[in-house]
Amino acid sequence: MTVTLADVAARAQVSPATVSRVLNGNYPVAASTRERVLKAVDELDYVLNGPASALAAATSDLVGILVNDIADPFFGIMASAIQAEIGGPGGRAGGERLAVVCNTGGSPERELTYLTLLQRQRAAAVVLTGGAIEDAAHQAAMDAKVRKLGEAGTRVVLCGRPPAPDTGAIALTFDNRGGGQELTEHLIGLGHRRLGYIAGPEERTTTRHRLEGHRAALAAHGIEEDPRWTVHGRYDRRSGYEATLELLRRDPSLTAVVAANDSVALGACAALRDSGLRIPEDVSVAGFDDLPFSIDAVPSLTTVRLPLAEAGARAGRIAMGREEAPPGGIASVRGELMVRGSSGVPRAS
Amino acid sequence: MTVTLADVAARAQVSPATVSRVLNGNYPVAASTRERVLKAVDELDYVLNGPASALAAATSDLVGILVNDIADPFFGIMASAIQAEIGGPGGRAGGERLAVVCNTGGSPERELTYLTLLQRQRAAAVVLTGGAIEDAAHQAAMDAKVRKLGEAGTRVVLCGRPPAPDTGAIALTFDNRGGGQELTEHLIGLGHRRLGYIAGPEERTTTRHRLEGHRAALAAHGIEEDPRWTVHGRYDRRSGYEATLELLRRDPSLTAVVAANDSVALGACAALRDSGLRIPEDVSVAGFDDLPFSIDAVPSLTTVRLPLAEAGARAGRIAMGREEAPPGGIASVRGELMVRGSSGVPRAS
DNA sequence: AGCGTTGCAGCAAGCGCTTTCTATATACGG
DNA sequence: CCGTATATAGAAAGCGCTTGCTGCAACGCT
Repeated sequence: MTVTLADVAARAQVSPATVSRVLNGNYPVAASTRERVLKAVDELDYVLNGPASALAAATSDLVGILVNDIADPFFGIMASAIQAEIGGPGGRAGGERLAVVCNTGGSPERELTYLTLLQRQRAAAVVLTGGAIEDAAHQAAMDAKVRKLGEAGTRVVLCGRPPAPDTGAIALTFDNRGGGQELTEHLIGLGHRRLGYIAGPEERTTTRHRLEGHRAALAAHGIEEDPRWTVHGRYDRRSGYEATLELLRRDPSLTAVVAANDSVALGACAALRDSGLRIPEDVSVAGFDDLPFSIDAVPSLTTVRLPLAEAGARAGRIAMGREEAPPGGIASVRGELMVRGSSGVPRAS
Repeated sequence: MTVTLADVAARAQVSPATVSRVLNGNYPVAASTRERVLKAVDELDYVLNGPASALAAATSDLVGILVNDIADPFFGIMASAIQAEIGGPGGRAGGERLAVVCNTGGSPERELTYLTLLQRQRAAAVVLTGGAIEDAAHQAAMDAKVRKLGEAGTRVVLCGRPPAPDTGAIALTFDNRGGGQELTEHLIGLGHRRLGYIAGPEERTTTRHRLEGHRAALAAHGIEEDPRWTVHGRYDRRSGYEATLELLRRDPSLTAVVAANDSVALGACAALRDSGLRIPEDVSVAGFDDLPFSIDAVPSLTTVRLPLAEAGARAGRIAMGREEAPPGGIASVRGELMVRGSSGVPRAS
């Protein structure tokens, strides 16, 4: 059998209670006793039984991080920052926590199931990252779950996700609308009047907000949008490639393509190049997020930098109760326009 | 208080044992009874207590995935594939498992601590991804942990990691040596004789194997390597940029730069461009891994494709006992040379 | 009719830990 | 010196679930 607390206690000639207290360090134990116990633990190579401990203490040291797509650096970067703050091992003092990231793959059911699993494990905290799915039923279900988690003592933090009112969850949202607007205004400022837009999946808050910002900019400058100028797709390169081809087919006179994110923008660049168009001389391209590879594109990508790591770190700290929640439980995180080589003045038409 | 099994039992007018059996579906229960129980579960919105269940059953539904850097798509892609197979929720039938990915950040201590945490949680399986750290003490500690996990019933699978003999762990290793050799041979075949090499961090198996492959190719063609041609760095773009500048400083006559991975190669491309050199006319560049963005580089990157997703999926299946382990518990996964625009014949010297 | 099967359900004993309460020993003030 | 704080250790009662075993009908066989 595996070594138990009792074995350690026997070896150290103390009661199990004392061993538990030494291990948790939440009760005075004489230095000499502590040493004896620690020695026994070491000698027996004892490893605490997590489930038993969680059961008895009615809390666990698990912290969940939900992401839509773990293969996407957008989420990878946030998850990494969150996890670093959760402490995981290697973090600083305090109870060691197992920060785990769960990949929902963008599926509503998975999202919910993971939340249940986390609830089942009596997670200490949960951080939900990325845009939410805009489906009334699903949102209601999510809100209910979140509320229940909160009631059970699990701290819930939303990072890069719109607030969920009345659920008690702290929200750190990205100002996707503002960023989208700023980006398109930059393009308009350069002289563009015919701008294609490659949006993300339809029922996502991120998609909608970025698109709204784009449209707000157009509206602010009296540019009437042609419905043909918007195409929806996934948040990946492939989708950007195809959507760009489609855009070009619909209206070859476009002088700029705004993409839902950097990966999509890269796909757009590839499609433009393959169509014999130069960037930015013939068509300007803009992305969103400013992921690490964006600067390496040729020409480098004009985009909106989102402070992914910073926001993640903050979310992690809040989840651990090491930083105060923002007033009202909601904070909006702004992006920063990064003007680079992929955007320029439009070609003479 | 939260709802417990007993509450459900009371409501369904059966014993707790019966409820447990309905939930686990591992014991015959009359259909009518089952329905009554399920109804009660639903009405009370009951969620199983994970720790209690794990304690009583002496196993948990946790599966750990250890990665070196979650923000790196190399790991993200593998993790994603593994997780998809583990089932997480959304997967197919069978007990639902919580697949969690743990980010070691490449730190030996974290790696060990996470393993302990997973052991503490009585994880059902653990998948270790990526290169191992070459430090005798650390390796011994890891091996001991892995062995212990195995003894405790946790299935351990190594994915893209060298085998750990006598630990009982199944290993799916990447043929980094072979891939590295093939890549360099391609360059030599094009006529290159002065090749710079940007290696990864010193004490990593992946770094060493790729470098060994490179050197084997040089040796096979009677090319004597100048020690100045090798620079070590991290596995990121920045490091590739700096290393390339250093390489150029040491020997401007180099006609090719082989990078430890694609990110590094991208950095190398940037450095070359910034130095006024054309790719591949002046200097050829090659990467490793074939991450999604590699094809988007301009020119697109010659590299060695590693079947990250496939290997991950297989590792996941093995971890779940849904696929047989390879004979001897070890399988080598080969990479595939992808010749693209970044490599060409060397310039006339 | 008698009796071994079979199919379902319940009993109850833990799983290994935490924690409240109690006990003992030492220290302190008067 | 004694009564009472003050440390420190132990006893024991669970935490909520699983599961081996027992119980009891209904069933089929000879």
